[in-house]
Amino acid sequence: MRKILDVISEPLMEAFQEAGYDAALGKAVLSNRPDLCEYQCNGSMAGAKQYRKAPFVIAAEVEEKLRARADFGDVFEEVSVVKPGFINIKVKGVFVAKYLAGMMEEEKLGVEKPAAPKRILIDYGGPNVAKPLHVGHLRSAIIGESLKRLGRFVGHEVIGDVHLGDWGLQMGLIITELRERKPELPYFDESYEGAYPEEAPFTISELEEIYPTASARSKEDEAYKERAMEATGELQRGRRGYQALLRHILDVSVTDLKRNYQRLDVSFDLWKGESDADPYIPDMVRMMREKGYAYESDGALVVDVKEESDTKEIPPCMILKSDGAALYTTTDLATLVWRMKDYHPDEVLYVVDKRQELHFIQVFRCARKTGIVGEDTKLTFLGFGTMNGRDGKPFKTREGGVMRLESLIDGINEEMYRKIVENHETDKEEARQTAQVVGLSAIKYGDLSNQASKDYIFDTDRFTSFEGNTGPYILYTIVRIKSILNRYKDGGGDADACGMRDGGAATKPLMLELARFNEVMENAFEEKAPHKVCAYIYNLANEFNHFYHETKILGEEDPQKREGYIALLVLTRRVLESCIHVLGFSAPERM
RNA sequence: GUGUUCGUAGCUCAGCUGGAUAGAGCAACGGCCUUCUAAGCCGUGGGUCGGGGGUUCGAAUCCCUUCGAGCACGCCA
Repeated sequence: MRKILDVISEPLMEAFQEAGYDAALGKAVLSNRPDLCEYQCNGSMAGAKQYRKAPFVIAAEVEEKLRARADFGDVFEEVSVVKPGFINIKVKGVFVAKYLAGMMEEEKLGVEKPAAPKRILIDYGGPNVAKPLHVGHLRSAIIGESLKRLGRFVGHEVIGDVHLGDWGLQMGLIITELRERKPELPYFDESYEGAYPEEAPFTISELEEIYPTASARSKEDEAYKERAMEATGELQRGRRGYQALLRHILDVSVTDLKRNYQRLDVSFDLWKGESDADPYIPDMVRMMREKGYAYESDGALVVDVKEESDTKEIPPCMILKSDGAALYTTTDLATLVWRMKDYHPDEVLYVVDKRQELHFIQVFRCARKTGIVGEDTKLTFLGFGTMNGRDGKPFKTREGGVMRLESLIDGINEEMYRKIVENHETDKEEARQTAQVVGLSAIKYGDLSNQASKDYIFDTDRFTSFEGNTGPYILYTIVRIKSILNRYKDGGGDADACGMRDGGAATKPLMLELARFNEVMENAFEEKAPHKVCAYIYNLANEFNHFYHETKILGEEDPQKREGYIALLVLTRRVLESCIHVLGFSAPERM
């Protein structure tokens, strides 16, 4: 379905053309002066110079042509030309009602499938195995999940890949520490040829303790670190026992990670990791050498990636360390090898901490230069900012440590539960469940309502306060609508059978806001900006609550009018629910 | 040092592909519950858009400069 702005722009653009001006000038935009008009067209000012005419004159000519149109009255309620040359527009209520009726008939509420849907692979999450998720992982999960859903909603094929950190020194450290503790395990016996046990020799909580211990020790004990690096090398060279251990570590970790991500309502299509890229490294390196891209520099193997237009010298991309080992650039490149081979994506989108931007610039350039990624595949880096505490510094526990994601979620849910019980007398079990649903909205909306690229302050009190621009406020609005619709149903009404109609001044702002839906969604995806969806539903919720207070809905005597209101509620609810689904949370029945 | 991002109300943030009077929320103050959930609604006060130049009919928005903050800068990921 066409965007309402396009429908309004069409006659305007034709009017510009008829009057002898560039049609493109006739594009209508949302009014920035809602007290004066609903839409406006600023084209006559933009065209003033080009046509050497006063903007006001151009606008007047256009207005005349516009008024002469047969369809003028179908769309426009009021058109006026003011001051320098604004064309101010109000549209007919019936026109908007018809537009909304069209939306209601479509599953995606007017969002059209793109002419050429793209296959997009999103790399987000990025947890490390053997390490618990902490708040640093929150943003990637929330933003990535939202973009995945948004991309799907607007009609693309989107594949989410968690891209586990399961390679490199951290694995060597775990293996080494495990060997210290349980040297008798068969994994460490090189002469062992039998099958290894199916059960992992550790639990997730042991694993979560082993890694930090090993990491700390490696910083003090040089010999220990050497052994860990050696173990890393052996693992990468394919030592059987270590490979088996890696599989155990992965199994145990992934099970735990899935559980944690599920609490966030975040899911991945692929559970690939850095280790999956390893088999592609030798061929990739050979190719880079043979084609002459890679050369030795200070003992390391590098590929130049600087370009003429750089304002700063971009250091070469390091492919192999001087000891011959792979590093994260290597695995990121090799990961692109299999992603291209297995999925041929039109775009690969990385939702990663913005501090890694330089690294990805290098990887992207290297991938292009060496032909790993062709011209028709877009590589996008979406860097997100740091989640800070109220002091403006990176979020920490009260003791100054790294906060586990679980603790953060538990804390929010607990706070939410307390408030729900405080506000209403409810069944304890129901209150617990509601607290989880509302708590998730608080966390996710709190994050997504900020621009991804900026740092933001995670303020538990503010996010759980239920007031103002928060997830809970949005949910509250939905719950209100559900409540009215339920009452209507209880009274024998069929909400889905109600037809949209012009409800006059009381409904106009809400209707105009609803009509923006397809435009907002497509634009939010285009710009990879979930915060625009947040801003939109906040406006929409405000308009609904305003309407709600002005209007008796179920108490409306005129049945036709009442049905029109109900239809409006049905659509508002569908739009809000579509949006929160895209943001990654849902609404409870009551709260 | 070089590069980069940012600086908007007391606080947290929108607005930035140039348009009319710079918007929200929180906090402060004042109203609105015998009526569909008051987790709501309505209103009041609060601003040299860091400073200075420039481009333009018009700049928070674009360019330059300056001050301040964050971040990154070949063998960690």
